[in-house]
Amino acid sequence: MTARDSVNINCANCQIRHRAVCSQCDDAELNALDKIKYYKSFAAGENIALMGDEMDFLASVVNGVATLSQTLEDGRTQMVGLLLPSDFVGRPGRKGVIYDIQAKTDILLCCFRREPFEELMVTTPHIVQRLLQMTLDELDAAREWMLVLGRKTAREKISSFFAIMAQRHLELGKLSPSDAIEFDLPLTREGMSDFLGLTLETVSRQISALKKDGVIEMVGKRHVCVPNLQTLLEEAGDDNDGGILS
Amino acid sequence: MTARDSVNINCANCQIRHRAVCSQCDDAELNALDKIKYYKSFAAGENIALMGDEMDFLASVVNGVATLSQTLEDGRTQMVGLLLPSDFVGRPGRKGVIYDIQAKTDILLCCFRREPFEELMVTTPHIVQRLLQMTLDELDAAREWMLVLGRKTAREKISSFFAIMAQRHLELGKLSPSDAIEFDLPLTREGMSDFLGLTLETVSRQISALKKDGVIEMVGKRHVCVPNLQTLLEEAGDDNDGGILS
DNA sequence: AGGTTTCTTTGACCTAGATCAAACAAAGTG
DNA sequence: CACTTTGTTTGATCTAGGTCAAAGAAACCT
Repeated sequence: MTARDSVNINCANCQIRHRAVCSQCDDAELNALDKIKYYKSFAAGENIALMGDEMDFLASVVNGVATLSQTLEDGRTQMVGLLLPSDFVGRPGRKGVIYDIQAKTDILLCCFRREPFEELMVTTPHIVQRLLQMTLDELDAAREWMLVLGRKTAREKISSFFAIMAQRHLELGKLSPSDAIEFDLPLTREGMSDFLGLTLETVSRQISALKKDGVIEMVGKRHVCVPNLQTLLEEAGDDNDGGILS
Repeated sequence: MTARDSVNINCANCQIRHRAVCSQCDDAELNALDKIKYYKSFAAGENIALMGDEMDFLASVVNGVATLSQTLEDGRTQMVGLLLPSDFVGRPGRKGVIYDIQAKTDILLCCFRREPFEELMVTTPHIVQRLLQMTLDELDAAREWMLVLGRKTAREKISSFFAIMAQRHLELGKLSPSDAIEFDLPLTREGMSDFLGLTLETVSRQISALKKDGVIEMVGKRHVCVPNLQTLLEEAGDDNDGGILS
């Protein structure tokens, strides 16, 4: 992934054109964005930015997965965001980074230079409006996650995480909801434990239990098959179809 | 509080004029808002809206405290937001309410009729821009809270909550950070337990413990005195000065 | 003033998940 | 191909916080 820093994607062909921060822009606005954008890639495991850094760009995730996390002095860490394709990275109006941002897979970012982007936010209402929508969605997702962290059991937490992954996959992949859903986990057991407020041992044990009970099937350690989404949602504690994360 | 539904506050004298969604508006914009606003009050304990309701207004909290919470079928509930003066209530672009919104004290809302407010969001950049800022702040607060819920011990959770209350009070009350800080808890023990992902018994026990250890003093069951904010922040696990909630 | 109701505290006990420990599996390295 | 390194599973034990229970304490009736 290191030799890729000179990619240039035409917005018209971009995979995330209709979901990202630019999705409501007209041609002229897109053109303005195009002038201040550049692409940057990071390898799996690489830090995109650490708490306390200054970030001189804002970005959209084009492909790959990154995480936001916070760590206490004694090393306890909690993941607070999962960044998937089309998600926005960085906070307009604040250079200082307050979370660790780490690539979990190889990842490609469509970066906007901060200064001109923040100017565009003043002059281009479609960008602020879309950013507001996206931020409101993230806030809903964060709140959904607070319920998971505060009140769900370990088994429900794992099921909730798998349900989110499955639903994300559904949305993008256009399967009918009754089909079996398959996807790869973007996180290690430890990554999941940081996300779920558990230990990695508990994550492992609960995955084994869900497997034994036929709620999920595993191929290797990363590939998951969900034969019946409804069953999984019931295990997650809320069989509402919602709960989209990040 | 029932006879108050005809209050009308002049924006110029409004306590939240410089913190709320209207804070960046010029006179003309303020005027436009003024035309579509009305005041509405709720008594402590009253529901402002329940999950599934349609809300035909958006609002700013003028004074008082309200909460957002989610409940699982079996009754487990998690608070996901604490609404204090100047905070915004409701989601632009979506009538359907997805949390229970409840007044915890008598509360006064400055309500904007939804339709014209959403039109103003298109025509009045200062409103969208401010709303974006506020939403980003709420997202940061929610993420801070995810760390509390996912990784902190019961004692640290209580301390974190008290620290937030103390800091909110500091901001508004303009004391020097070295003074003792006093405030009233806006929530019952059960309310705090819903906020913190604990049981009310654990909340009670940990408050007793913090009291015994001299971290806090209590006058009655609701009034708290924090003799030394730094000590409290250390108990909260992160002695960073940040962590402002909501 | 006695009687509800609501909130809080404290005690005794229990359990879900953490911690500690060991073995296994897969992938990369020299 | 032996040899780390990194991730995963499973077992044995421990403990923080949950659950169940009962008794104060305050506010609110009537």
